[in-house]
Amino acid sequence: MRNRMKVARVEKSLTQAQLGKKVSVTRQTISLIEKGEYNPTLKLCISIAKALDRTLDDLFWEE
Amino acid sequence: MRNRMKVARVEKSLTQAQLGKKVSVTRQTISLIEKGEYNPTLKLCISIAKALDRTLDDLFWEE
DNA sequence: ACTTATTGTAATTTATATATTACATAATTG
DNA sequence: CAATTATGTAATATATAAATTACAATAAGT
Repeated sequence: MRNRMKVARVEKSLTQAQLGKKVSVTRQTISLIEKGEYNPTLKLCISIAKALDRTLDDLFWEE
Repeated sequence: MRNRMKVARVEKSLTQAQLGKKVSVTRQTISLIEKGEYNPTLKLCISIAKALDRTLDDLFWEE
């Protein structure tokens, strides 16, 4: 989960703060989700996926 | 989200209580997620998807 | 119709996701 | 190098996910 979200964000040339603003959370929240230290809610995951033009599976599904 | 999770659960012939037990939450939590009245965490969504042999996108992604 | 299993749902409590404030340390860029 | 910009992270506070208890209602079986 961690790396793919970060890669997708960087591919869109967004900083953590910019992505946070797009999905209405703080940059700290984005940082911790990327590092795998937060367990985000489904709604937030969906918002992030849409903001990065990816699906849930693209960013958060493994195996 | 709501209908697809319910359909997948019924296809596996599981009651809400049985699915809840598999993923370590109460049947009420399953019920409310199916009805779209809960905003579950990513980890729970992943557990549910695995328990139902589906992916996140199968159950929770729209559009 | 009666009984039991399954689901809906409300009220309250508990656990945890997220915000806030703050400071530190990379990383960029001039 | 100096100065921003971006990121990591800790402590505390707040919002909300999920548990618990309880009761109602519907479905399904006998």
